[in-house]
Amino acid sequence: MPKRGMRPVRRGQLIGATIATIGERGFADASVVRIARRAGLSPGVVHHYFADKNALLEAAMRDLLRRLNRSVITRLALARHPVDRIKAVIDGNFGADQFHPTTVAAWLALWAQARHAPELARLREINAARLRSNLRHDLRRLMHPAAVEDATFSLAALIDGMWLHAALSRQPVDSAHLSKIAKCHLDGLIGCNPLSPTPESIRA
Amino acid sequence: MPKRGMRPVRRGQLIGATIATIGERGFADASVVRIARRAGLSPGVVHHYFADKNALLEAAMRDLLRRLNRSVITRLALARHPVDRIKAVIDGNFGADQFHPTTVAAWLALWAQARHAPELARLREINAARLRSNLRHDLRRLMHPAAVEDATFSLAALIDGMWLHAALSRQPVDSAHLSKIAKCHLDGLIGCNPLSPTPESIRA
Amino acid sequence: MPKRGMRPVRRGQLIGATIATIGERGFADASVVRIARRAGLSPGVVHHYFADKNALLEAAMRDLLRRLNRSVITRLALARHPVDRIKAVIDGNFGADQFHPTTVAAWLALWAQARHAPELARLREINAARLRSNLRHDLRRLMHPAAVEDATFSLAALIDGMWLHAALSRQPVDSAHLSKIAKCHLDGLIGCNPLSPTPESIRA
Amino acid sequence: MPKRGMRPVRRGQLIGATIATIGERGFADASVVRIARRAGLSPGVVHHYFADKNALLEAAMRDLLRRLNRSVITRLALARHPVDRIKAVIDGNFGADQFHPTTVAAWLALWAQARHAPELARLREINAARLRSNLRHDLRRLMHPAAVEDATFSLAALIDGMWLHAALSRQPVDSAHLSKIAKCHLDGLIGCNPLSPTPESIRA
DNA sequence: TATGAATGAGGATTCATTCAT
DNA sequence: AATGAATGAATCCTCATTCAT
Repeated sequence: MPKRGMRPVRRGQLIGATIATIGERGFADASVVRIARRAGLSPGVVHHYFADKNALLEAAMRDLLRRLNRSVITRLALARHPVDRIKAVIDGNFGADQFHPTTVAAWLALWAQARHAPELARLREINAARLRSNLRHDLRRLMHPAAVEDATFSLAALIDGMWLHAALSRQPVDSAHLSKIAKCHLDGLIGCNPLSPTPESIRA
Repeated sequence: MPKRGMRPVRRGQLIGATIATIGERGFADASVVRIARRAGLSPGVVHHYFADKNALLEAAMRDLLRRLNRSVITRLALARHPVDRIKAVIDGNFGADQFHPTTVAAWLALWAQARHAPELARLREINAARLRSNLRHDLRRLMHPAAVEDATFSLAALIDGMWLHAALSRQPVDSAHLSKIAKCHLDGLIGCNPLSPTPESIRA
Repeated sequence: MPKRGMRPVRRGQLIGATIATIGERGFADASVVRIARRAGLSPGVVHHYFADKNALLEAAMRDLLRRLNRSVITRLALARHPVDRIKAVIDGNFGADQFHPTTVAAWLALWAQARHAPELARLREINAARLRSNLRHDLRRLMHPAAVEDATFSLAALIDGMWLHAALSRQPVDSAHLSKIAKCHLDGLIGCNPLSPTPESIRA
Repeated sequence: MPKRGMRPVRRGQLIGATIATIGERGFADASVVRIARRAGLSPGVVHHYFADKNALLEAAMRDLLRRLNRSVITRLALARHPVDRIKAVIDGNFGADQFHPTTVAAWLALWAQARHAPELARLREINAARLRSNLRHDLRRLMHPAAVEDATFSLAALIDGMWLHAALSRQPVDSAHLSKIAKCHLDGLIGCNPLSPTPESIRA
């Protein structure tokens, strides 16, 4: 049982326990004591590694965001064509690794709390802006400029709405199906506002 | 100082104060004492009119749902054509009366809590089912049957996603714009999967 | 057991218990739970009647100051001649009613804490200023003007020093003896700096 | 990184940090971790060099007493005449080296704590007795025997009262002025109770 | 010698709830 | 019908202390 260099290990354990506890028992019931217990640690350590409970919650949200981003970036790296890139973003958002029911439930709880915790709000907004930025960048190549902004918002809202559905759903959600529906929505958006007459021109 | 028939009055006051308090201070900070104070009443009355705090929260959620339904039904009553009916549902969901920032924030908080409070979950699910049922009923007349279910889900998710956006947004949201985007999505859905060749046949 | 109008009663009980607990167990060991227990109340009531622990401590200090002032004012009301008035102030400061060992010990603890609690400091300073003001007012009639300020300070410091002695002393202190010594100090002050040649002139 | 003979160095560092921390943040906020951090050491070392926190506090008080004594003794060594010797004691008590605001504040905090920590009380009493003994020894040569005891007490109380004033004062205190006032008090004491008729006889 | 990880008790405070009035 | 007094458990957090390294 090592005694030095425990910081990153313990922080990781506590962040994981925080997400799991919030996801399973809800934000209101995720007390420091319960989180610590789930991490197999004493209540005191929490404040040894985090300034206070808020700092722990923020670290948890940062962890969730980081995992989501990694999921998106990995897929984006493999895509070239704008349509493929947007689909990569969609798939990234429903990537199985961070789309477990518990995790999604924790997301929702932290979102709801964000309204009253500035730092959580800030983190969430950064992520939302990044999602929109990714979508906008490629939609611009596929649609009439005047339609890009609404399409971006629409696609982002659809994705968030399906996250919300997953977070509230009792039974596990088929994330592949969600992906498919979002991609269908994308097709609708492009179909409504094509960069006529030669969509082939966008192929770099 | 009236002594009789106060029940509906007091319950209404407390429900309103609950929604306002949750919306402004967050779920975690909406204590019984604070809710009572905001309603201009003493802490004791709460348990005089509600079995416990949960019952009050449930009543608040029921109130929100009732207001939303009324907003939808009012508009539905004026529409005949399936497309108009779906647009009525959309407009109803973004009807100004229940789309105040505070109210939307309270919605989100109660949604998040629903995952861990069965009765809240039940109420929410009833409402979600009704929304989908409304949409499905009219989409069926506009699309190929095989596409109806996904389109229903997609439209419902888009609406929820825009609610989520409104709940998390710092600045007030232009609900008319949200409506417009949702209707545009509807157009896309119909355009992709038209009941060809004679959409006029659905008139009747 | 009455249930209404308990506020002043409970506040008084808690203030008394605070002074007693601090006096007997020391500032560091005067926890809210212990204070409440000594008052025969539950820990929760403390925050029903005081905003927080600081407010309780401040109320306790205000109570001590009020008692001291009353002791001084009562005696001052009976004195006319400046010398008698100063002696009344001295006697008032050592009046048996607020010179119990426990009370004096509580004084000291609150004084020490005042350095780090602005409101306590403010209260203490008001009282110190009042003591000096009382002394100065009458010393002015007894001494050369240039000597008044130092004499005031000297007399006030002597009184405080004897309070300190009492606060730290293991065995009970003879407050009458302290009074006598302070009065002797006063005689020395006047003797050193008489308003010659006719001190009788001050007799109004 | 020296490995041997660190004991006196570390103890000195910790004692200094203790006095500084108590003086600046108050007794209640002087935790072991904070003291160690201020000393630039880890929390663990404290218990390596001191049995427990009390031992550290006692060492700090001993250090304060030692510094005060040294200040008095140094000055006493230069004085022959009883009056000069008493003035040396007075000056020693207000010697600039241990009369910094922080130090005086730490004194007060430890005094207040002494009432509930026997060892601190013992140390303080030894010092108080030494002060009185010094004063008594020389006052005996200056006054009528029957007046010596009260004069001793009076002078000691005045000095303590001025320390208390300094400890509680917001702005820095002019220790030279305090010295002057104490000496004036001494003059008053001697003037009131001279060893008549030939005070010159005491010279030698 | 020194570190910092870890513990668990105890700190102030908030809370839903009950109940005498 | 309504008040607000009262409870005691649960909250987050701090602390002195111990100990593996």
